[in-house]
Amino acid sequence: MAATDKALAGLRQMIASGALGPGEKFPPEPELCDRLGVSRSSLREAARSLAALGVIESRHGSGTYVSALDPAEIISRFSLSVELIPLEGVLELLEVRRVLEAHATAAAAARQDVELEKTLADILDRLEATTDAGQIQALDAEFHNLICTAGGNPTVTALTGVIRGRGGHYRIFEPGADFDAIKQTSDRGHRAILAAIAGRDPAAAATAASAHIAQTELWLRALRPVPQI
Amino acid sequence: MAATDKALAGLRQMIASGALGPGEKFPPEPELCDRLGVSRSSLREAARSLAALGVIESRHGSGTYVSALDPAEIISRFSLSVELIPLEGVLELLEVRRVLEAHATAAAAARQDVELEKTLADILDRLEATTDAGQIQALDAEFHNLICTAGGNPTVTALTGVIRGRGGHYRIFEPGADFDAIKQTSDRGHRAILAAIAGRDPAAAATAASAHIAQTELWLRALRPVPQI
DNA sequence: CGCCCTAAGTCATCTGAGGACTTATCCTCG
DNA sequence: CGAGGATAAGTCCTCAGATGACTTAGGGCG
Repeated sequence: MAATDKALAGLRQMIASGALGPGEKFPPEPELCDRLGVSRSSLREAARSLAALGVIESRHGSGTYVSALDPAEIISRFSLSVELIPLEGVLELLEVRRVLEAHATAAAAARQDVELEKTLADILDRLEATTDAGQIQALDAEFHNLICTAGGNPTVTALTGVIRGRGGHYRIFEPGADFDAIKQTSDRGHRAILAAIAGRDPAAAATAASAHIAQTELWLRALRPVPQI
Repeated sequence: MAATDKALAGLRQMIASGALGPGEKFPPEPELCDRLGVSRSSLREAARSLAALGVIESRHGSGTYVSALDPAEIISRFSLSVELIPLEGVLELLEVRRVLEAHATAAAAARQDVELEKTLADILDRLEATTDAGQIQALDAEFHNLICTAGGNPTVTALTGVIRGRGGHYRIFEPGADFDAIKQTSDRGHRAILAAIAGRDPAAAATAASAHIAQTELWLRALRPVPQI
């Protein structure tokens, strides 16, 4: 087997076998090199691979540690790659977001959290008052993120967050011919979601969330905007 | 900025800016080192990071290339990290699978594909006839994978596949006290899914798929089996 | 008792060298 | 003339050694 692959397999094995649990520290690099039978270069390249995937974490001057192995954290690592996916692929991803977020929004509606509803309403007030693309994106993210969090599954929140972040690189909300129409439709969509949550109607919440995101998909398909990263 | 991070940013930028598209080749390592102002070690570590995420691909003796940047391929890279997630996290992931697979199964039911239905029935015949854990796992994967593929969104297929692969490392189907009961329940669940698809009933298909995966979640919670990787 | 300083431990980076694999080219042979 | 293999150039892979940078713990000083 190639040296780097051997190192990679060895490191993974140490975690998979349970020898090292979340947060625990690996032996120093020279010792790992001896144990795995590879050079430091190869070991470090293998470690970088796992670090990129969020499995381990190297701290300069301190050591190399197993990460928390939390699904949400690991999924958030995907943003590095997801942000490079071209438009065609983003549309596939948006279907995933639509389905997951509809589910999470329904779960949020099933909760009876008055505080959440007030916070969401406040966000929408500010969102409707601004036309700044950056603020729109930030407030939109905050709105959806809060709802997903209320949905109760951090993995879903992370996954939808990564996908939303990718979509955000496309300039939908730029001053242009359709800006006002798009913004108003978006604002109405958000209000519909909030109304369903406030009405404790999970089915309506799922529908509203699904429709809202489907609308985004339509805009992306129609406008095919140029990404800015 | 740290050298490796600088190299990482530089490589990503070359893709994000559109200078290099899917399948295209990077300049040789020495030239990239000059251009990015880092040593070969740092450049290679950065490249390994991106390779782990499925963004680039190094071919020994040939060169380094931008990957296809296909969402399904990128997501399949996650199996390397997902397979190390402990049971607690797997349960969160299974909820994602449940929601997505219900969606895909409904979409598959909306199609009218007699050939698919015959293939699925054949798989279930073989699945019901075996008690070998490895075969059960393989046939189960084939069954669900075919349905997800018919659902039409490769990203969903890849994502559910990664999660299913993780769950498969837990020995649910091992000879034991509950083996027969579990196997029969699982077989009935598969038949219910197939019946809904054959009946072209998307709502029933979604329900059947959801119930089937929810059952798996219950078993994992109850049995808390020991993983084998 | 607290603060600073020191030293040991560890990861980060650079340099230079040789090996291994792929690919294209050219030459030989049929 | 075509096909096959030998050759050479291009490229990534691995190793080794040395130095720098950062973290942490412990001791000394005020």
